[in-house]
Amino acid sequence: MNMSDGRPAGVSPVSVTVDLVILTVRAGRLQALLIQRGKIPFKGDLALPGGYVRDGEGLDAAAARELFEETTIDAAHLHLEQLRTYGDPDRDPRGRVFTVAYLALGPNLPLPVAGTDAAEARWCPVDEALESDLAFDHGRILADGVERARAKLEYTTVAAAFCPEPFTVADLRHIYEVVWGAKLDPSNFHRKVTRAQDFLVPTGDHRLPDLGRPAALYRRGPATTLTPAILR
Amino acid sequence: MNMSDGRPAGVSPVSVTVDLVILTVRAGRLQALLIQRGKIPFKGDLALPGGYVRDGEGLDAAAARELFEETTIDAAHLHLEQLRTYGDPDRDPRGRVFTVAYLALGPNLPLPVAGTDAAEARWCPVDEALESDLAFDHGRILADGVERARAKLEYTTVAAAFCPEPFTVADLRHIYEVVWGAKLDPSNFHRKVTRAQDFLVPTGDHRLPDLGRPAALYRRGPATTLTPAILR
DNA sequence: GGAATAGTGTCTTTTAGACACTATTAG
DNA sequence: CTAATAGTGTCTAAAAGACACTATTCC
Repeated sequence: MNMSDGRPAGVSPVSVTVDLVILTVRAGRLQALLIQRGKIPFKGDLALPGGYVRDGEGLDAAAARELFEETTIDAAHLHLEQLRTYGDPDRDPRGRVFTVAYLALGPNLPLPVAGTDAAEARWCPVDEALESDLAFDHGRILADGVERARAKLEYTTVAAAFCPEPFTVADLRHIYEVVWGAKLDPSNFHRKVTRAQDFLVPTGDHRLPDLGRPAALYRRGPATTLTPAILR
Repeated sequence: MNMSDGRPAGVSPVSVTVDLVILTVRAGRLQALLIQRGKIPFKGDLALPGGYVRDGEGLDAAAARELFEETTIDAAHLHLEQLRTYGDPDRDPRGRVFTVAYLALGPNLPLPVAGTDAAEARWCPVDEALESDLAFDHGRILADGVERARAKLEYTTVAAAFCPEPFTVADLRHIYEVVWGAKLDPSNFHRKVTRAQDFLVPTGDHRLPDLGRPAALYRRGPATTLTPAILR
């Protein structure tokens, strides 16, 4: 017994949403953008921003639209990639909802404005968020996003997506240190990132710190992979 | 204007399927399991095996079920991981269908039997499959799966999933050589894989080749990551 | 000058890669 | 013996990590 669009018996229509793990480094900590839900289910709880994929809209487009609605930031200005899809039957009490999670990494972003579904949006340190109970299975999604970000710092150049341009080698090192939660040797780090081909493009300018020698300024280069990798 | 399950206007119910990129090494080539479609759309074309996610069924469970239906192989016996989700609005002419692709890697599997939707199933070398026109966007999904497999050989132990146990170091090396399409130095490869912690567990037995010194036999160890990595 | 940060050099250890060499089998 | 494959040893180059040392700034 088939329906007009070819679904067999035992297969009902479902909903698909896109949820965003938006990470940045603020105040020396890795932080995620979370919203406080304005309606049931989980009303008042913290959750990842997101929403339904609209008719005729692709997944990447839906992620970029939600990102803009929650942060007023154009997706072209930061790193956006698909993370994973979550579809446990009981993950949403309203019905069968599949969520395609996206990971967004960007520099310290302007404080977000309330979006369509967002009663309130705020930055929250990920270690605190992971200890609290997020709505739905968003705790697991956030954990998966953080782990993906940590892993990608090793063998890609995405760390630079966290830095507002232009940035110094020390800025970049602070990103690694905060995301990995570990101190790195400044000398060796400097050698590695400046020798990696097409990772950093010098602007020629320098920035004066409060104290110490001026640091050379860089922009993101065209490389996406990092060879040799910087291992944790 | 909301419906009973919370979908706003402009968001219609959709379908979600699971499609499988099932890879093995046969006859010295990397091969994928493809089906010849028995009904429209794309009737007669080659496609990835897959089907609808059923009511109350999780994604991993749907992937394992489809795998068994197409190959009669229990998912517990091979490597199965989520690959990526595809949701372009026009990827299926029947309507809005999101496909969660899974990647399955296993030893030379028994020839598959025709499944529910499969008029005919067959192993096909991936280089040939990628040159032909697969149904839907399955060419891109297959390419993504192959690239994921190639990348994972570097820093994980999944290559052993391709080998029927017990296996020799040369068996494992052949997997790398076929998947990467490159010759590897037998001496250096031997040192790397036998020194990697918990990658290979010796059985104590040996296997006699047609000609040459007997080779030690191994089973898969508990390690999932490979340190140090074996780079392409 | 002292304190602090940027950046370079140097030394040791680890790993990759090339390849010589030994070990064990069949014929 | 030879042929072929398994496995070890050795050498060189590259890279990691520790850390000494120099450079440039503010105070």
